[in-house]
Amino acid sequence: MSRVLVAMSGGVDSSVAAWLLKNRGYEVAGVTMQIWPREDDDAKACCSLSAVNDARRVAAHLQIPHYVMNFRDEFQAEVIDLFTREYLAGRTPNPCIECNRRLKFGSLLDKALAMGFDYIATGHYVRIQCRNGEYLLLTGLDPRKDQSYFLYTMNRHQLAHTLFPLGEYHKSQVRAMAEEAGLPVAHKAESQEICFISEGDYGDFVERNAGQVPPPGPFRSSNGDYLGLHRGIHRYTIGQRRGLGLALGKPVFVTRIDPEMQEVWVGEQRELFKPGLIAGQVNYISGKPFSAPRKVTAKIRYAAPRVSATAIPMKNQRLKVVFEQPQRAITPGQAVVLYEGEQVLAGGTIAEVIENER
RNA sequence: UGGGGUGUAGCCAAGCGGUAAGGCAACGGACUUUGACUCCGUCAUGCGUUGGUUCGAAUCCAGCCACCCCAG
Repeated sequence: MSRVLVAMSGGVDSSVAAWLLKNRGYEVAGVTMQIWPREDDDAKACCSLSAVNDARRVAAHLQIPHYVMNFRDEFQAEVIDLFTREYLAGRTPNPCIECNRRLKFGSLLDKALAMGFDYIATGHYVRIQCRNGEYLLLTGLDPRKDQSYFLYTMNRHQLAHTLFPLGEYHKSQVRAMAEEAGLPVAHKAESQEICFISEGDYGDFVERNAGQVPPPGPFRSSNGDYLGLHRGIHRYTIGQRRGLGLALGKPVFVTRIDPEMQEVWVGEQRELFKPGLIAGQVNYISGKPFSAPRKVTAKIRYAAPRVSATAIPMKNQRLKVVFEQPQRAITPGQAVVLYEGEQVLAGGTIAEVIENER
């Protein structure tokens, strides 16, 4: 009988994942990763004390062992510090992707294997398929919940030792199963927003974690005019409208962040549409880089539809992606994930925005 | 202190005697396992100020105040 360690956040999804695996005959244990040092987290934070307690209650209900593992130092070093550095550098990081890459499918998987487990499992809405000895990462069947975007960093080794039991279900079905299983968390709300920031805004968080307050600097219009003072480049992201405090009669959006000059450029909506991007740190699920340009569909943010594009391999793990239609607010630091049909092919971090078609 | 002009919410602005449009910003919420976007909602018992005319005034009249422009 295969042994599975399920990462349990105390939420509905991972709880149902554990329940499903137990019903399928796996020998299941649950683990809750402690990642955030504060003891007074409110219930909203995904790894707060109450999350640990919820997970423990679910494990007890399912009659499976439950462990709590301390990942605080690692989370700080691999996720939070990176998050902070990126913002200070004028980019917009995606901490969930790093957490998956470094912690869940990094350290946690290593520990699980060392403890004699065959697999780890999570409540992500994605599927893994094994065809001809090759592991494929597929989108979740529920198009509204598909979370493959967050998992493009996975490699064959990780895929071979991971189970995603929710990938074939829709959220409504998962809710129903939670009900059926009598899980104590069946009616818990969806988790949302950055899990380690439970109060205040993320700009304050960056300042606190960095131990410094980045200086204000100029807002500039498309033709370079000074429009006012911003509150530090870490508080802005490409495409942002709210929070600028600029009353220009027309809504304006952040079009560019210049870390050298500490400038934030703003312009009209239409100025946000760009033809392509260059991604770095590209990971190919198959392990084999593209050898030639390839037609794909691509996602430049989690909550966006996949759009047609051509991916052109470059040197140094880089990839150029040119979209069929210009895309709005392509943002350095965010991820671009490439698909073919329901299959995740690759993904990388957006390093540069291509300004003009050639 | 001669002439002219303007004063409506944080910004812009409609209104021209009948009981304060709209945009931007801000704030709140929805959406969302990242940041954004988007959507919904809220936002002047009050129209520089003091009087007057009128059934009724941001709208008409007068004084005062402030700012702007042209002449000095």
